[in-house]
Amino acid sequence: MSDLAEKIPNRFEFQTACREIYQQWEEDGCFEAKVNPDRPPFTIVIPPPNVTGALHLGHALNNTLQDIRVRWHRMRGFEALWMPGTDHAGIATQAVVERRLKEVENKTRHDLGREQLVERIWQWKAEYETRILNQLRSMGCSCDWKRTRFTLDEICARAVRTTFFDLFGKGLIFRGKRLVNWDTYLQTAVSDDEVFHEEVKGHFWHFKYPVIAPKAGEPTHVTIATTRPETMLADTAVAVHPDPSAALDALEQQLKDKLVAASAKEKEAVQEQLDQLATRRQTHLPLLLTLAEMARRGTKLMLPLVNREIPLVVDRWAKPELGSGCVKITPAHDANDYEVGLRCSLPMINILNTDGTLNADAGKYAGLSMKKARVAVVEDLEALELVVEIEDRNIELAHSDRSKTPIEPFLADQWFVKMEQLAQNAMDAVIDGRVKIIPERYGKGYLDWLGEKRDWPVGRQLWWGHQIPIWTKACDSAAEAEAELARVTLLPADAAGQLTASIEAPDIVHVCIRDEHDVHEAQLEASGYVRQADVLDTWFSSALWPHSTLGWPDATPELKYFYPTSTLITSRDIITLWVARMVLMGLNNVGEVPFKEVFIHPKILDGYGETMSKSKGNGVDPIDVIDKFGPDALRFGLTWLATETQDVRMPVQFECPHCEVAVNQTKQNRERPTIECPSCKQTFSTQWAKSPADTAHKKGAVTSERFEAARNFCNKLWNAARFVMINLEGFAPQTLDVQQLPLEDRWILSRLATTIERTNAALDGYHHSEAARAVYDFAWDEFCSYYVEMAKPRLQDPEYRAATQQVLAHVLDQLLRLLHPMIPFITEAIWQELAVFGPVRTLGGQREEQPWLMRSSWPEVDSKLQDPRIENQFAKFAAALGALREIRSRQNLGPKDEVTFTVGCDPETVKLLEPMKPFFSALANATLLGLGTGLTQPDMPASISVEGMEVTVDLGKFIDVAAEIARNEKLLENAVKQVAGKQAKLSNESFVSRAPADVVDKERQSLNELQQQVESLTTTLDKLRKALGS
RNA sequence: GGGCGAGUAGCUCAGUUGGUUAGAGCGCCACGUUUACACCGUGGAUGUCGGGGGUUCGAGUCCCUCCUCGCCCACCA
Repeated sequence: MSDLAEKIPNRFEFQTACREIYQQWEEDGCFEAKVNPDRPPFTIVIPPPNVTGALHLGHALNNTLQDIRVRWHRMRGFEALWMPGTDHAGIATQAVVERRLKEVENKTRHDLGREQLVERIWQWKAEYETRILNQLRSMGCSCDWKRTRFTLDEICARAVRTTFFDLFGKGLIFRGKRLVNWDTYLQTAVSDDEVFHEEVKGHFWHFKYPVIAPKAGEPTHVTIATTRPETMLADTAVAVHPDPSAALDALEQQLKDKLVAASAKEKEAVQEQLDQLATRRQTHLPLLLTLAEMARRGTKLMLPLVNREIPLVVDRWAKPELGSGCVKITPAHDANDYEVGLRCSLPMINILNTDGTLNADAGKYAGLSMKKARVAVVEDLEALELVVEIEDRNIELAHSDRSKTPIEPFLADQWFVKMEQLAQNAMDAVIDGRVKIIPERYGKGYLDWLGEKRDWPVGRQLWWGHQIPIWTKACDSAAEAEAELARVTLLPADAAGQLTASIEAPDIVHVCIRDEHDVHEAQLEASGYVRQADVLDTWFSSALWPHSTLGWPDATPELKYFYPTSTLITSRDIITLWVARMVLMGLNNVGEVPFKEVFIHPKILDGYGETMSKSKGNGVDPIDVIDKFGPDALRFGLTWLATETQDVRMPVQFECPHCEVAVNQTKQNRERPTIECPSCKQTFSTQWAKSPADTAHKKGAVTSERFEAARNFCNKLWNAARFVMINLEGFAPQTLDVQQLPLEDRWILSRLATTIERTNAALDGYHHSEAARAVYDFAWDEFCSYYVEMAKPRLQDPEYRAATQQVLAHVLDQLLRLLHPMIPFITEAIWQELAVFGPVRTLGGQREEQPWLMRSSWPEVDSKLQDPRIENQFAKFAAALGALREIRSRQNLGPKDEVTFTVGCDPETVKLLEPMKPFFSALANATLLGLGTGLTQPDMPASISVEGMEVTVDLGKFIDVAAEIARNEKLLENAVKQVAGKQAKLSNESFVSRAPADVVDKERQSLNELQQQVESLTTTLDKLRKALGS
């Protein structure tokens, strides 16, 4: 044996090797992509990770898939660019830094001021950007690092300003008063997408408002109900339905329709609703009719506590079937009431300060928090005996996703992007197939969302982000504003296309400046303009990512060559927020879609089916997985698990740092700061450890056993390579004529060609998991389990040694290439070792002198090597071998116990199996004595029927006769049953006449085999029984 | 309330246009260190394909229906 056996360890030492390999790739420029007209481009822009925190397993999957596609295309001869970068993630990042500031220094952002806070966030960004990029490097991502961008860097900033200026000039950016979700903690508006609902315990208060001058017979009070009593201070009306009777009729009809279609279980509930409705007609309708009449007459109510006269109005928003049938209207603090306010021309009174306290419009409650005001309002109303009833009730309360504090609906000035046309263009791109979404079903959500064409609120009252490039001046009159507009547009900047202005009716002038330009900005500010303090929604800059990173607005060679990008790989939760906006911005700015395909991959869930997150404690840091299993295992494991239809469910374990035992993570222990190892009884800490006592314990990594299979596979590959190299001594490349090779060589070459074909097809269709499985099966079940085993005796035979070496080396070489996109490190490491033996791709293909596997070429499918006859032959051989092994196993024969056997089969199979004789002896220590029909059975037979072959081992002295009889009886019983089944099927006239001929034929053949099986089992049993008797 | 998806072995998942006896990995059981690999090898056991109905010669696969779970969107005075 070669001394290589001692030199090459029997495990891949990934801890040290991967770092080195990666560094060498990088130093050698392997990741860099250049404009190269000789090659087709392939481009992926990374979904820029938020600098909020470190990457988790979801990112690991996302980036693994990108790297697979990039490496695959690079090997296929594309100029492959993977554009890396990170996202400033406006609200999210400012929120974590502010939270941290509060925790550590007990300061708010106002204590620091804008400049200092932003400075702090830049520090945070630097720290996490480094960490994130290092995580990507550790995973092996082949990004072109020299192009790394950040959504807040100068290049992106220029793209943002150019875009904003352009949209402003087209009249697509405007300011308006809108009800926004106000985060009183962060003091900013947040979009609907940044709001989550959580059920909290609350109350449902019923109040009554006095009617001013009711006529005789009319009610003196109107009852309303609310879950937020303090907002009554901002009420500007009470509404009642204009035609409560008709509304109830309509509802009743609706319920009746539903009752007809309802399932038994639903019926009960629907019927109950109908009953309630009937009751309500009695109890509430007369009053509501009166109230509607009063409203039309212009009746006023007295709003208690603030003593403001408010109208009773009619509006369809008031649902006669709910509550009292009347509803208080607070246009400035409720989205629906806002709509009512617009319809009924009601005043809108905002009682909130930006910090969540009440303002002067709240009268004597000014200065109180909403919470305190609520108590005070209820107390005061009780004192006035205006409280009718208080119910306990669970309320779905909107919370800010960023600060986790309750949202207050709030009327504020907001900047919007008009979506009508932009959205339509983005929809068209998907409808006509310029952008293909894979899997297709995700296209629906995209289209539905864009189809609403809701204007996009783009302003955020934050300090971290791209500040809106608008300078505003409030004039004293409309005329003055006109004059100001005329004056501004005469500025030299405007002549240079640097400036554009508009009037917000009636008297406010907005000026937008194209590029950052101190002189223009100073000029404006000197003449009384003030820059908008708001920054842009973070998605505004990410929407430009595919073209801004390539240098837009300049017509750079990169933009021309690499844009539109080839594919975008992301997860489904940002299809609307990000993907849709990239499409519309790409179309607006460049005039072309940003990518041709979008692939949506599954999400990674924990063992309970919950999304992983740091706040739950079930998050997994890819680095922990890499430390334990290696980057290749991380990548292969994720690729293997991420299948088409389901999210990846991944049970998670802590690893005890003392004894390395895996401790299952449960919903309980994942929230604890320390855990006692059930095995070694020592304590280790978790991510929650804060106190010195807790952090004193070693930290337990969080990983998942799901990666073991992938780690094992890498090891298998490593050792197969080790075997090949150990046996490559004296290897001298020569040109082989495949047709002259023995069948096992042609078999493995045929299987290889088929595997390449399957892998290509799978990757083409984004079936990454299928690709992984195809290569895995080939490598393990065919190359290792058969070819390598068969090579062992041949390597000892001088006649075959050279050819065997060559085929081994060739197949290994091709396998490494196929696996490289998925497991780049170990394949590169093996490739480098293999290079010692010179170029090994010698089966007639051109030689390739590449120093790096990652830069070498992707295997070609050589269809001349595909030979179904040989594959069939091998299948027969494998089946017979399996039968032999089964008999050996059940008779408890040791590997050294040699046996003889026969195979009863048709002449065709004889031809197939004849050349395989030596391998039965190599792989099952069994000598083939007879092959064909009419063989004499030994006295002590053990038989198995498989694929039309009767494999019979002469057990001689080895046999446990009783066990064998029992076994055969069971088999016979089964076979007889199946014969009956087949016979029934074949005697079914309709089957025979209606099923396709080949299916019927197959059944006949199958029956035939089964009958033979029954026959031979009977013979065998006879013999065994006789032997037992004697 | 609307939409999408899932339910197949103890666990995590495959299962192409309907067609022999439904597969893989892990786990489990038995045996085993024979020329790479115990992160290994060989063999074995384990399934009412969520329930019910239908179409069909034939259904895990197509249709209807019910149940359970997950996600997204909307709404809740």
